[in-house]
Amino acid sequence: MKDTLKILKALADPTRLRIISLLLRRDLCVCELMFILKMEQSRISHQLRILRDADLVEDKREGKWITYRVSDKTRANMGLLLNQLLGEQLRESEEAVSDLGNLEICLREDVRRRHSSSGQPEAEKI
Amino acid sequence: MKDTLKILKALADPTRLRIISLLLRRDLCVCELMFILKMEQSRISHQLRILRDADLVEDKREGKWITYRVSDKTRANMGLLLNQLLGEQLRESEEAVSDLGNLEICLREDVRRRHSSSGQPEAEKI
DNA sequence: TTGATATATGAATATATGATCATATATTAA
DNA sequence: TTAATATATGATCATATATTCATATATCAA
Repeated sequence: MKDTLKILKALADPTRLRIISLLLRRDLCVCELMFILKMEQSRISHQLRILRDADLVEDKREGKWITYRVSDKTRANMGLLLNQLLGEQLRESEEAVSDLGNLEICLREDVRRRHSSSGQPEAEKI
Repeated sequence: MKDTLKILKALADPTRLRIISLLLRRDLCVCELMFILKMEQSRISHQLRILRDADLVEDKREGKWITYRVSDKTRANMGLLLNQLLGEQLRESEEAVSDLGNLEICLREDVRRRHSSSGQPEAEKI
């Protein structure tokens, strides 16, 4: 498939838009995305694969975790576009807003390290 | 569906990308798009509906014909983005190139008025 | 080395989407 | 008014896509 089309298809999904929106603000691993989005792991992994296949994001292993980030190429070529799109999304979508709230909690509570511990904090329900 | 998502979904299809690409250069009616794209009428109409529902294009009846154009709002908000995307597309896709050739023929031969006449010119096959 | 954790992936299924066919509507010309 | 033209749309079918479930892989800690 052509690059342009692949990129557009990768963006044309609500879950992936939420993920890209979060990754534009901060690099995140899968378990952090699980915490923020309240979605199960395999679902997020599958969607990340589609974003990666479109060269929108890159992954990097960091110990047990695999951190995803928006690629430099994407920021250079599509940064303005993406921020415009996601600004709209933030105005349109309550989920996008609550994702940002959950991102705050995720960072404050160090979800990555406490992910599977008994004291895991609960994010706000959407 | 949210606007952002609707727009991205509308763009994430090869046929619709070709149509938008053509409409960015010139307003066209359905029979002209049929001539350029070598596709049957109902297929093009269905795709135009999706572009229209996403507010990317507008239609205007002109006698027997219905002319489609990229809306001012779209040009204002997404003109740069679209031109960037379609510049890529032109580099990636042979179809996009031959569409431009067929657009030339379409205009030169006044396809709109001669659409159903016996002397209809043939566009280059893709 | 074993178990726990973090993530990826293949298979199955449900849903969405695109193409086609048949038909409806609107306009013009005869 | 009728026929031809231009376009839209509903129904159907085939294919694509997203989600879920089960399982595989890789890393770390004990």
